Amino acid sequence: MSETSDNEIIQLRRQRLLNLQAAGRDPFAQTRFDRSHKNAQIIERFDELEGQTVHLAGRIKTRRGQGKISFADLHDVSGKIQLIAQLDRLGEEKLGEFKNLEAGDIVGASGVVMKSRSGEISLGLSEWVLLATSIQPLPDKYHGLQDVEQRYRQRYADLISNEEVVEIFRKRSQIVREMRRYLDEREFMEVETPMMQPIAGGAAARPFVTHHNALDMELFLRIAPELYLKRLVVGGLERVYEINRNFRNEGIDTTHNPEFTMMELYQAYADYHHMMDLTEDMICSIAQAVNGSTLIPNGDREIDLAPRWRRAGMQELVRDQTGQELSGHALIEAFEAHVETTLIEPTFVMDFPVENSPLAKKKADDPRFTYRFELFIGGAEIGNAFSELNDPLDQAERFKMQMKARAKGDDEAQDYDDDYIRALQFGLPPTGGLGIGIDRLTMLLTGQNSIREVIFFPLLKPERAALDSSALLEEKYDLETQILELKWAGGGVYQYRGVPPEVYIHFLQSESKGAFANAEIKGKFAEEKLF
RNA sequence: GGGGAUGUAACUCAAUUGGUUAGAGUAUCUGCCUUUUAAGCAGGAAGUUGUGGGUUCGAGUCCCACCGUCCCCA
Repeated sequence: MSETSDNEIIQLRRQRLLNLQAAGRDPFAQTRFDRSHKNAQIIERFDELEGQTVHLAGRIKTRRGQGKISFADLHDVSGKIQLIAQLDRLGEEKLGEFKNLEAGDIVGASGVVMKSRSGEISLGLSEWVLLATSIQPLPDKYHGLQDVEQRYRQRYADLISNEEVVEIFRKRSQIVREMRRYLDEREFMEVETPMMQPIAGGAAARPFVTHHNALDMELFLRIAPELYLKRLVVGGLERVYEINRNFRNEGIDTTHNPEFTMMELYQAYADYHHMMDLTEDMICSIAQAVNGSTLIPNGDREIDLAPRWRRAGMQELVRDQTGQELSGHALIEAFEAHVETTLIEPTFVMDFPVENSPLAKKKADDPRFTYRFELFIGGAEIGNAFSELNDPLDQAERFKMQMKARAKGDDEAQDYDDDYIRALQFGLPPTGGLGIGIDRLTMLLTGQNSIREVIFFPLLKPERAALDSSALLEEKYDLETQILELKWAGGGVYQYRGVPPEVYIHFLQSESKGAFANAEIKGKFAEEKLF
């Protein structure tokens, strides 16, 4: 945003700041402010604090003027308190200065704890200091910031003006805290494993690729921590967990962001039945801690997370829904197509086909299936777990199967990981593993239906592209093939076949190439979008 | 990948199915007001209707392309 495009409000506020600085009263010269209380404490401990002088700090969000008395709401992280500025107490000059404060300014305020005539606990202002001025005007004080795109791009403005958004992120933080506490109490050790991996294993997904200059090697941002965590269990750390980011180079929608947060845990000497018990108990206890209830809203109804959750085989669920007795890839496809979204009440879907579970142990009584489950709540996948495959010979075979799938074009198939096989050759005890998507769990427990509502800064296209979207950046023409290639500022690259040289010459001579391309080339020649 | 919706002042929204100079509230500016709390009253300023084309006597509205965002489906 250039300075010349700033509106009147911004120009006035910038000028106000320049004036303050010129007068030797630069708010940004302040380095600290010593608060005596937070706003909420004044409300909670009013009886004890009434009449005392306190020092508070925060952002002024609204002001209500009156000739000789003026009110403002000061918000800090704990809540809001009303400031009262009146002529009697401050004198004319300082009252005037108070009225020059803008909604959005950050101030340190000193005064006496009191009640207004209408009974609201307030601060009778005696002194204040500007700690930062706001140059941008605040969004609508009543409706807040509604524009979804702007809410995500300018999350700071969203958080300033929409308290319910702050609440969601507070809950997210609380969910993670409760999860850590739950696991710590059960002697799980929190660990950190590589986010940059030479082989992107542990899940079926396309990775982001990066490059390490000094080692001159390709690295992948991890799609899962799984194989590293199990190496630690081999090493004797019987219970480990990690809460951190995974990265998957795939599409973006209401349940997918390219980077997302996953909790993975591994417990030696446990199987996937233990993992079901743990999952159920942990999620219930988190729901209780965060919401004070196991009931969560879902559309126009409620889901009760209270135990005990349904446990059903994938094959059985598909049979119930479609009447078909399937296995292998057909079973998975039928499950995804017909069953997933019907699983509203918490359901452990057990026994996945071996084909898409290369890290899970085969069932003893039917090796076409594995000891694996996924947890579905509200029609969405929340977790994934198995009795871990710990037979190095079988694991090597599974990796080979994956390599074959990859050779056939499955670009989500996993790579062969030699070192992981070597680790298993040292002996991995029977182990249960579990992954829970923190973003999805947060969506569930806060009643949000888009993952972008629970991630502070979800990935969006950069906004600069919108500035000059229709400008033509570059063109390439091949006289022999008569192919014209156009690259637009917005990022699109198009190829047109059979464009005669005369047309290309007219194009070059035209006043606006973009306009000419729109009028005389688009739709008149065979078009192919390259990017 | 396919489909639908949407983009108007800094913010929240209008604009009679294509018709005069694009309106209102908030915020801002100028006055008035010593208990307001979405404060109130009076007045003022503020717009390249996402971008570029097209159709038309006339386009915020219809058509095409591009850009962004949201939703649904695969």
